[in-house]
Amino acid sequence: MKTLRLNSNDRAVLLRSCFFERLPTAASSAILDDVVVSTHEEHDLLFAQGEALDHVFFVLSGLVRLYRLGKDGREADIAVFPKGELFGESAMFLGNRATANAQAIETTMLARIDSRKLRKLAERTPEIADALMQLLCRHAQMAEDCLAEDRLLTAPQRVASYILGNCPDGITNFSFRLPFQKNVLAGKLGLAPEALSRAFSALRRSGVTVKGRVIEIHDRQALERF
Amino acid sequence: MKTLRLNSNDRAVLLRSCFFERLPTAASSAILDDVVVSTHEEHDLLFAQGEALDHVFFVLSGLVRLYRLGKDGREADIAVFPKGELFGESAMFLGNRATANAQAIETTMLARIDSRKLRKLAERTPEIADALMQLLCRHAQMAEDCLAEDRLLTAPQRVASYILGNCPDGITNFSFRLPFQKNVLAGKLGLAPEALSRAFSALRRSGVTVKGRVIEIHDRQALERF
DNA sequence: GTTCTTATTTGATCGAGGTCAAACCACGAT
DNA sequence: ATCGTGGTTTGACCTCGATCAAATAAGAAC
Repeated sequence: MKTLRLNSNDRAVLLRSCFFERLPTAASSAILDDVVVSTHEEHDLLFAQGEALDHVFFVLSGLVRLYRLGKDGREADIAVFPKGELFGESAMFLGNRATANAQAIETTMLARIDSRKLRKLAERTPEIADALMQLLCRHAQMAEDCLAEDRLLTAPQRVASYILGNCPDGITNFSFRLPFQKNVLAGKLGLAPEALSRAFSALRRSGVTVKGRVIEIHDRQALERF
Repeated sequence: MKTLRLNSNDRAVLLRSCFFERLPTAASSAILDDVVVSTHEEHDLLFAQGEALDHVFFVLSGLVRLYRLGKDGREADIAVFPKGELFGESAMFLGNRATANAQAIETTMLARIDSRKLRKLAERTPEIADALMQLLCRHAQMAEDCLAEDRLLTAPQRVASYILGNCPDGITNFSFRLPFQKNVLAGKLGLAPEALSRAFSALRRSGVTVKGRVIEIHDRQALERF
């Protein structure tokens, strides 16, 4: 891991993100004031469950996976964060302890925001507090959505739901490129890679074509019904 | 559903709860100022997924279940809130729309806090904002814990984990009473009632005795190993 | 206590997905 | 173009937990 200062390009990425875009300039500047950037290689561990954690992380580029370890060494993905997302914020309110492991899925650059400082700033700046609450809420929703999908949907249905989540409504014919390896998608959906593969082949009958990372939908209705 | 005013006993319950206890008296009073109490019978629907929701709810007595519906009518529990818990707060940051259904599991009294007002108060009162952030965080953690347990543990392991969560550390011999029907516990753990029953009988071999709602542990170690 | 109703347990069966092994394919390096 | 490595798919098998049906137990109402 190498650390650098925040350059103006990184700064632009930060300011365009969902979290910062609604903040007044002064607030953003205060937060970004002493931010450091770190770079990580594929598979690098960013932090581990139970460890002290006094930063909140922003993904400047790359991809990060949040997961828990079972006693037997098996891993369960909690979330995957692409470029532009903020993560690790919940440790801030839970005694600065990480509740999961985080790993770089590919070469990744992170901006590290001092969490104590952020919390201080939130106290005096309602806009920051509000943005944090929205962030926490979104993350809670993501986890609840996952939980509900795990419990209600079969593997092909979860995959269908993922595809539909990437397809603008009203359109019936659509194609997009997976933002990561199938491997990673499988983890995110709580499936073994083999199960994901079989799910895709089950969806083929409903007009889904898979060529490498490119997914093509020919019949949105059929997917919704699945 | 019948609605009443907040009496002094209810008020005491509220002020002793995890959310309110850290707030300055002035802040609590401001929040509780125009709170109304509603009573609900077993099985009553409190609100439904997608509905407009402009209150945050506090469980004065009884038990509430939060769940999502699948296309086929099956239900997946997201959380169960006993007396003293606050719920429905995430709608406040998501356009005042409920993201799940809520149902009274038994006769229940709720205090209804106006969410717009609460949000306003949070803007001017850092302590309230902070308490809300902690609440959101706890709820996010609950969902993540559930998700990880669902993905990593078998049914008997989940039950063991639930029991251990109710057993103070360091003690090897312990007994407690389930705060709800096995039915409800099954839902909370993402199991069919039959599966819960079988899980209990699997744990019997590790020194767990179940008599009605009373669970008895004779060997904490064995449970932890399970 | 008796009876009725509702929870829980038990048995039997079935299907979704995990796991392991092997085939296959894609893509970067040479 | 060829080779090799690692991602992906396919096949075979097996386990866990869902489901349905039936038997019991536990409460509630009388």
